[in-house]
Amino acid sequence: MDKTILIIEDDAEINNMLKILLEQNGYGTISAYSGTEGVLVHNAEISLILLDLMLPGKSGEEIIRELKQKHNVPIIVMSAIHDVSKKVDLFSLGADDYVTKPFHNDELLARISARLRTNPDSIADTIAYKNILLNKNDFTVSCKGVPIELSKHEFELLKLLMENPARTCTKSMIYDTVWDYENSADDNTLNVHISKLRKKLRVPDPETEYIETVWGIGYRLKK
Amino acid sequence: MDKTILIIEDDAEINNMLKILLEQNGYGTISAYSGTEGVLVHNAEISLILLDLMLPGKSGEEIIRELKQKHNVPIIVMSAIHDVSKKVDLFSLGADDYVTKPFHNDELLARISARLRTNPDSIADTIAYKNILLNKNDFTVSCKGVPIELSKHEFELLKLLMENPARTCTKSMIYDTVWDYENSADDNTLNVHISKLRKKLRVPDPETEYIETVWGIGYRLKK
DNA sequence: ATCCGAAAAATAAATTTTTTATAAATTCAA
DNA sequence: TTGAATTTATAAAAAATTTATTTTTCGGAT
Repeated sequence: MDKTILIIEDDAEINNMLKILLEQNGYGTISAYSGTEGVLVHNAEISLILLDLMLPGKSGEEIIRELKQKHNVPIIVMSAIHDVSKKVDLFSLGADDYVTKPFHNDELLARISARLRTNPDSIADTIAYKNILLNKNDFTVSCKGVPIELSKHEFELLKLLMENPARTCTKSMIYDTVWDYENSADDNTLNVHISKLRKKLRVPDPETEYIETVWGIGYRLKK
Repeated sequence: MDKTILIIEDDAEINNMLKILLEQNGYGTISAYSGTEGVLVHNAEISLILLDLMLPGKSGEEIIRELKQKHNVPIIVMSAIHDVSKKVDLFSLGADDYVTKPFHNDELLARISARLRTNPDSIADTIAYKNILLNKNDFTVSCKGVPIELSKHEFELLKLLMENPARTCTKSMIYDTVWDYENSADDNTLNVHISKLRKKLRVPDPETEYIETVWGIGYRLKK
């Protein structure tokens, strides 16, 4: 039971980028490349609309009105406009939220899921570090908005590090917490898990080095 | 040594309730009743900020930015459940954690101590000598605020010296403690390590000579 | 049986430690 | 005071250790 999102965006490249992002995150998508096309395509299957404000043809205000009239679902407006007064107008017309371009993927995703969400608590159990969001409650991790699949041990390991930012986690501390036993001196298990974790974090974010090695001691998050 | 928490909350009753809760748990507190007042009051004594999101005056985003700019300490945002869509924005601005109202006292305290790592030891485990700070717990050393990367043996060596300021550490004492074995008379290992240590300490602080040679005996920190 | 994650093993890479060599400083005796 | 002996300082090398990564193996879950 996928939620379907209607993307109304005239720039084909951005439209496609959004499509990929949303589909990677488990949403269905329908693309429209003008406001009028968007209104035409809009149907009962659609749970939320992403609307680019700078469209050729009809004004944003009018499109919102027509969309809302057809099926009243949450509309998130994407806009480069910083003008506050315009925001108020759009809100009063029924736009439910805003993102200003350029936006981070994870911001957009959070706003979408906030609008669609049934239980709004879950984000409260989220801890953040740089571009990583880790939710202790549902064991999900994302980096730059891209979901990351971690095994149980990898998750616990990252959680331990993120709960102790700036502090060095000694190897024995890590083994105690994540593995519940003391490691034998020549154990390579931790190295392997750190390696995998780094590899997975590199996929969405090759620039940032998150985990720092403290030689002979353990690991810590890089400042 | 108490940690002081700045409470920024416009509701006087809640503010006072938080004040009592925190003081009962060993924290010092300072109360502010608006974002602007909070920014004004914020100073170097404060270790953590509790920020209510629904403030009159400036927006939460702006206040976080200004607070972080003044002194970068952890900020925990308290917000009502319906502000959920704003959360990612706040994360990206530097809010470090969230609690949604209403929250349990225990939850709040847990988040505070997690952010402070108020491990009472962590401060006690830091020893100082002149411009050097050495933290036994997380194996970090800094000089004049500049972090210094030390290898394990270098760290142990400096720790031994700093734990015995004024006293001369004999070579055999050093070998016993740092290397766990007696040295042979013609061993140059210790000299090399002392040399490296001095070299690394010279980088941030070329003026000061920290380690003194006691001819034929060992080393000690210079008075 | 097959798939998947964890552990083990093997190998490669990086870092630290020790050794070696040489220079510099200190001591002490003549 | 001088010079030989001793001790320390430093740099550069070789050796040892630790960590990183890939591949293989193992064992449980489906």
